[in-house]
Amino acid sequence: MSTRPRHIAHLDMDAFYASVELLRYPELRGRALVIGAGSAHEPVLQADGSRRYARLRDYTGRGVVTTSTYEARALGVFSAMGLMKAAKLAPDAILLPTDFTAYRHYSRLFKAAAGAIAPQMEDRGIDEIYLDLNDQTDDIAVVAQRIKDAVVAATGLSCSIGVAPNKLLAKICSDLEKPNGLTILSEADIPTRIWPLPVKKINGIGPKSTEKLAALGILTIEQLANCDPAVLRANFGRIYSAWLMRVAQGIDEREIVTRSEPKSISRESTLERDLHAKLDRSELSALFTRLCERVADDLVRKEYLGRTVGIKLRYADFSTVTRDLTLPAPTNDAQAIRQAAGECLRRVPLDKRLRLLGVRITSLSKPGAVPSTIVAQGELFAAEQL
DNA sequence: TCTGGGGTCCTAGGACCC
DNA sequence: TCTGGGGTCCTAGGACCC
Repeated sequence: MSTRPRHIAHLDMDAFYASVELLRYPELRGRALVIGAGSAHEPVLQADGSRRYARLRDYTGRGVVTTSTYEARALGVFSAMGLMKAAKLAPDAILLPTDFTAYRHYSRLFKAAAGAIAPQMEDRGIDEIYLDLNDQTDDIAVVAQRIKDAVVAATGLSCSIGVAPNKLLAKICSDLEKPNGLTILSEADIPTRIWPLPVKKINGIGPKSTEKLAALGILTIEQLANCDPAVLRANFGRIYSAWLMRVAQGIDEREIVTRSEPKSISRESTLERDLHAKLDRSELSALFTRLCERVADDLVRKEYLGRTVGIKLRYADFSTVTRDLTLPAPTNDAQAIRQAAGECLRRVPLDKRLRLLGVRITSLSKPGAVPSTIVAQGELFAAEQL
């Protein structure tokens, strides 16, 4: 019988990429700042030693906002918004290119600092972790504050922490008092602090489900908790409706997952302008080859082999198709991947203009590891010998 | 002014095997 | 001769997350 987790923390860095940039360019503190797109708008060091920064109004292209500071958010600029649209809202905001090398560096620093205090850690991407605090002997608020202090000491960056009886509630909780928040929530707080929130605050209820729920008159988590199960079931199916009812009650039994293996590796690229498969054939083919090479490089660097090669095309109308092909044996070879991707490409309609090309590899294994199917056959063979 | 790039998980149908 | 399950693999698409 497993003991139920009682103190799970979710730690979320505050405006992470933007905050890392502010460590580098402290004079931008307090300004509306937007991070996004490529290196074309690198700050320029001027003769007098000052830096000239790109303004959002000068941007042209297809990039999106990756992160914005709270000052930019006040102007309506949020993550995933097109930069051209953001420029309409905040033309004077400063635009900086993304620098993932720097963000990964600070990511490692904050995770090491938090992990030194609470080693049972689940990685949830570059700027988030879950921590299991059940083994902590000190008062939970003291422990959470200690983690926040350790993160600041290691990085100079602030974070928000939510502590709750499970991952679902901890995740909601870390967002309640952002930035620099520390929120501790017990089962008894659910009706007052969780139920008034909109359903989309639940991790796993995205735009589509939010819209479907709204059409049923369900806007808040409380309305979800009190709605007719039969109505949910008719609209969302048995499995998903059961999950919706559980999360509305704040029920979540998931454990902290401290280690995991990657399932896929992919590279994709949005074209600067839409290209035609036939007319721009050589350009597309070259890009395709480059994507395959990058996937192969990733496989080699991370020491994986992959067996299923897939492609992704997005047309000018934003519709997307995928095709994949499973090879007889796993590979990390760029040419083998390119050839398989070429096979996939032949099964796709190429009469419309393209805006994105992607290559992916799945069914990953470690070189030298015996594939499970062979093991199974070996066992069968051994059994036949008996 | 349309909407990045890297992932995970789920569903569902058909093939194929037992 | 017909019927019928279960299980796994392959493929395609979609929702969702950071």
